[in-house]
Amino acid sequence: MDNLSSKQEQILQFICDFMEENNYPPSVRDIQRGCNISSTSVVDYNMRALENYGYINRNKSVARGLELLWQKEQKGGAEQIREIPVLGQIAAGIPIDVPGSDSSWTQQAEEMIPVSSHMLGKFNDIFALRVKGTSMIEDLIDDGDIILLKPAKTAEKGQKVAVWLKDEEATTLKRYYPEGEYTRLQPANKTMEPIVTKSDNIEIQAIFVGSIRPPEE
Amino acid sequence: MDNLSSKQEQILQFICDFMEENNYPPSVRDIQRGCNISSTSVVDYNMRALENYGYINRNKSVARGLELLWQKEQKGGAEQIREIPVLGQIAAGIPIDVPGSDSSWTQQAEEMIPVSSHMLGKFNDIFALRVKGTSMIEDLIDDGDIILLKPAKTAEKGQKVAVWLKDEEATTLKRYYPEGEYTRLQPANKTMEPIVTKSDNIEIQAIFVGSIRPPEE
DNA sequence: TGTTCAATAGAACAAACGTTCGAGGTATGC
DNA sequence: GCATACCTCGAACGTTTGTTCTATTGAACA
Repeated sequence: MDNLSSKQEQILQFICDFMEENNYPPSVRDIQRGCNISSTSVVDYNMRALENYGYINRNKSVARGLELLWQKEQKGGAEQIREIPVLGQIAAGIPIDVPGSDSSWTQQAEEMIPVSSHMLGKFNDIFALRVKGTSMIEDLIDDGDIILLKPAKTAEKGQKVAVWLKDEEATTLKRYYPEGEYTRLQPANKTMEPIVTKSDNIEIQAIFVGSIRPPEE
Repeated sequence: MDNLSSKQEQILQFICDFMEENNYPPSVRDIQRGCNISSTSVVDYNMRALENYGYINRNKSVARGLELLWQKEQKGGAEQIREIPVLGQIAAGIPIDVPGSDSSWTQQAEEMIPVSSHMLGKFNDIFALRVKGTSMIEDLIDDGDIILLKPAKTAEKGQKVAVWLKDEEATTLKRYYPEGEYTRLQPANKTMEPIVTKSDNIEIQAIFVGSIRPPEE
């Protein structure tokens, strides 16, 4: 796929530079001048090739109807920056619906935080919550921290999970210890007692995968 | 500055939507159709107003030579993404030079992590280090965490600082307790003893401002 | 030598496009 | 009433622009 002639590469580079500078795509004749090409048809010829290779998108007979597709690839590449929605708070008893595969849940987000791809690993449906309270302090999760969560229906024993308590109609972040008929939700804070409730009263919503602590002061 | 007619606001919104969808600016006639305006001259009239108010930039007689200026404000505004260099490790005894106002220290970075501006606050010279060891575990800083630091020469009592130990030729992250001739560097870990050394043996390099924890698994 | 094929050249066309112009419309103030 | 300012309308002009057409070049190949 990298069989681009030097001219095609030059054109691609020029389009990129031009758009960065002008915020609108170059015309065929802009490219002609910018790359010292003698004829517009040569530009058209090479643009056609770039289009076939999938580097650009051309909206026929629309002036400057040009789209750079590799930018999208770049955004999907290694040094990716992903916008993660902060959907609300947790452990303060406020009910929070967890995003499913459905609907436009990003609209519910109170804010979006950019996170580098290496924070996300292989997951691609991470969301975030702001922690309220210190019940997980011994697991290094403090009040005000932002935690990253992966949606899940089940969890391993001992994992930190966001669970929905049906009767209480609240979501909380705790360590998960299923013990047959009852399930123990263990805070990581010696001053707090675990929550023990019937196993069918809880609904695992997400598993903790990482945290971000806003700066002090 | 907000004295835009509903038509002008509609046009501005349409331009924004159009660019988001097509990645190139709309033509006058695109706007005309999109906003149900009867004449191109009406579009021109209102665009002229938008240009005067500073909302857009028009490159005369260039097809779709249109620029949204408020986007630039947005890019430089609240929801900015900044690339922070991770310069190395700390608390493992490895000497680390802290970036000064000089030189191109970003080249030393082993990687760059994107951080949203709300993590940085007012600071603009933040850098990052990867924590090695658990000496600050009680301050919720674990092995492997990435911490954000602000370069500084002095610190308040009790602050978490990265200090350079001249004799030992090592950098370490500890709480800072100046006590006259001697200075105590207190780990946040009961199993570890504080470092007490002569005050002129230490050199404060940076103050802790926040942390980021990579995901588990 | 002839053929083929990718690339180039220059000209030309039709559509798209920014802009202008004159005329009209509709308020507000006098 | 008149004047003024603001906006709208439709048409037109001249340029920009995407695209096409034909001819040419030069290298590769048989």
